[in-house]
Amino acid sequence: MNKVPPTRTSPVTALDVARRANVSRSAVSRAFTPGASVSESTRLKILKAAEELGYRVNLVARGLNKQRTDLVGMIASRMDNPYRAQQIDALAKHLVRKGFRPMLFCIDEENNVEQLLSILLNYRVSGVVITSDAPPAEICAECARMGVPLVLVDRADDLPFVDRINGDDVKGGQLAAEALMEAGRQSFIAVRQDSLGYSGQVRVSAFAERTAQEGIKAQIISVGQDEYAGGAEAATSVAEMLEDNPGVFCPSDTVALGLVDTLRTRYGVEIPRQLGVIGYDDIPQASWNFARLTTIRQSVTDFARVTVDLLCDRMENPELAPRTRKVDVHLVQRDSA
Amino acid sequence: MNKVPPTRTSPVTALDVARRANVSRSAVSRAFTPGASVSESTRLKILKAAEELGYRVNLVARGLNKQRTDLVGMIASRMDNPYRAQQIDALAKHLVRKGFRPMLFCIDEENNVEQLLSILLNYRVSGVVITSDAPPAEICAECARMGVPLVLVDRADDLPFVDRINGDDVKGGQLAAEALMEAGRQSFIAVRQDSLGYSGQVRVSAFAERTAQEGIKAQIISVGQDEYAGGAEAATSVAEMLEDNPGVFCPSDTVALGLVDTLRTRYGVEIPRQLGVIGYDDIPQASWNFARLTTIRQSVTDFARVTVDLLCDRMENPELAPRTRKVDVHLVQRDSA
DNA sequence: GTGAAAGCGCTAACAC
DNA sequence: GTGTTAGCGCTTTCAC
Repeated sequence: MNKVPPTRTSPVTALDVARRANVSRSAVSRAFTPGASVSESTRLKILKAAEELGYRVNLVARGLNKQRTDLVGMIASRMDNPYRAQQIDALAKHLVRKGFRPMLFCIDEENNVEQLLSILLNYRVSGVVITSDAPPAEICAECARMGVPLVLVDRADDLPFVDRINGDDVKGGQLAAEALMEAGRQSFIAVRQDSLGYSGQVRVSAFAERTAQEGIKAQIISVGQDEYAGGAEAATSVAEMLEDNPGVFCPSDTVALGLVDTLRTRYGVEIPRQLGVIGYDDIPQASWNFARLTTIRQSVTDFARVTVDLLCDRMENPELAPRTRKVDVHLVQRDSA
Repeated sequence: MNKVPPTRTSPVTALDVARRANVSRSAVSRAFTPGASVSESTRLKILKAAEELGYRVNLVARGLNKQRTDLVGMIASRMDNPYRAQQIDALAKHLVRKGFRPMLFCIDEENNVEQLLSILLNYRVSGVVITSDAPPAEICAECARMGVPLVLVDRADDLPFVDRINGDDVKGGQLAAEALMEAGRQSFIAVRQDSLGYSGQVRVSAFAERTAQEGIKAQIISVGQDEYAGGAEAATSVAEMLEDNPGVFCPSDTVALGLVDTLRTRYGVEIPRQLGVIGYDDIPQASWNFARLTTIRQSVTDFARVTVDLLCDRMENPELAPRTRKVDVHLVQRDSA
C-alpha cells in the first residue's frame, strides 16, 4: 500500500506558472482573483498550467500583501461543556462559509486570554471571538487601535470598543419562572453556579424577579465549580424542601441534569410529581430519557450567524459604536416541569 | 464606560522601531528572535522602543519569509460527540504549548475534508491533524509532496504517506469481553454503530474474537447513525434477550448511555442485575448517576501528546516511513457491569 | 555584534 | 486585457 514517498517538489510559485503559460505573473494573480479582468482564454491557459504544475496560491503571501488574512481567532474555554462545544462547532462552520479561517485557542492554566489574544493579533487576524472570560480592557483597546474587531459572547456589558452577543437571558429566566408557575409550583428555587459567569447571574436574577412579581421570593442555592457536580450538590438541599412543591431553575442543563439525576437515584424523588426542574441551553443530553428535561433553548446557529455579522459589519466600518445583539430564546417543554 | 475609540494608528513596523532605537531593522528582527546574536544593551533599547511604539512582530510576514507559519490545521467532525470535543480541546491546548497555532475546520454538508485540507495547504500550514473521515489518497500525496505532515486519528491503515494514531482498540475490545466474562455474563452482544467508523469496527471485532476464544459467539446488533438514538434502538432487541444474562459491549459511551437509559426507563430493566453494559471512551457523562457506566478509557491528553510528537518528528525528518502509534486503554470499573 | 541588501510570493497601481 | 514596477514586513546571508 505504501508507495515510495513522492519526491518533495520545490514549491511552485506564480512565476513558474506564468512562464509555463507564457504570461506575466500578474496575469496569474488575476486568474486566481475572483472578478479580476482576465480574458477567459488566458485564464483557462493559466489554470491549465497551474494544474499541471500543482500550483496553489500562497495565502500567507497574499495575506501579507493585502494586509488581511481572513483568519479569525476563537478563544474558548470549557469545551467539556457540550453547549460550548456546539457553539464553537457552529461558529467554525459559519466562519468558513463566509470565507474566513477559524483559529481555535483554548484557555488553560498556562495560557490566559490576554496571551492568546496577543498571539492572534500578531497574526493580523481579521477578527476575534471570545467565548471565555473577557480580556483586560487595555488589550481590547489595542484591538481597536489595530482595527481588529472583537466579539464577546455571553459577557457583561462593561468593556469599551467591543461588540457583544448574548442570549436573551432575562427572557430566559422569566420563561423558566412562568413555566414553573403555570405548572402549579408553590415555591421557587434557583441554583447559582459560578462557572456560568455573567449569563448565569442574569438568568437567575430575572427568574427571581419574575417570581417576586407574583409575590413569591425565590430561594437561591449556591454551588461549586463543576456543573454536574454542582447540580448533585444542590440535590441535598432541594431534597429537604420537597413539601413546598418547588420549582427549580438551573441556569445550565448540565447543572439541571446533575440535580435531576441525583435527586432520583440518591433520594428516590419523582420528577415532575414532587418537583419541577428547568434547565438552560437544550444540550443534546437534555432530551435523554432519564431526565427529559424541560429547558430554555438558544440556537447555536443563530449565535454563529449574528456573531459573524457583527464581525463583518465592523470590518467594513471600524468606527461603528459598540453594539450588543441579543439572540432569542424559547421554552422547550419536556417532562421535568 | 465607553471612552472614545482610540484613533487607529497606522501599523508600526520593524523599521519604525529601528529608527526610534537608532539601529538597523535587522537588529530589531534579531531582538525578537530567540537566540539571535544581539548585545543585551541594544536588545533592551530596541525592546523599549518597541514597547513605546506598540510594535508587534507580524507573524504573517515572518511566515512568508521563513516558509513556515507554525499554523497547524485540525479537521474535525461531530463535535457534538463529547469525546471528540475533548480531543480537540486537548489537542488545541497541546499544540499551543508546543508553539503551534491551531486552526479548526469542521466538516459539514458544504465542506468536505478535501476542500478544507486544500485551504489549509494554501496557508502553508506546518501540519494537519484529521479526526474526521480520511481524505482521498491523492491529496495525502500532495501533502507529502509539499512537506506537510498529516496525522490521522482513529482511522484505518490504508493511506500512504501519513502517520496515524489510534487507541488500542483491540485491547479495548478484549478488556470489555473479559470484564463481562468475569462478571459472570453468559451471553454476549456487541452493538455496531456505523458513525464510529474504523475504530468501532475494530473494537467490536476484537470483542467478538475474545468471546469466541471462550467458545461463545457474540451477537452483533447493528443500529442507525445517531449515537444515543442508536443505543435506544438497540434496547428493543436487547430487552428480548435478557434471559441469557447478557453482557453488552457498545463501542462508544454515548451509544451505551442510550442503551442503558432506554432499557431502564422504557423496559424497567435493572442494571447490572439483569445484564451488564460496557461503553468506550469514558466521557464525562459516563460517570453520571443514572448510568455509572463501566467503560474503556483512553486519555485525550495522551492522544494530544503523541499526535504532536508525530507531527514534530516528521517536520524534522520528512523522509520518515509512515508510522502508526497506539495509545493505551484501560478499564474503568463502575456499576453497569 | 551590527548594518546593507536581497528576497519570501503575492497584489495593486500604473502604463500601454 | 496585459505587462511592468513597486512594495507588503520580515529574516538572512554577507561583509565589516
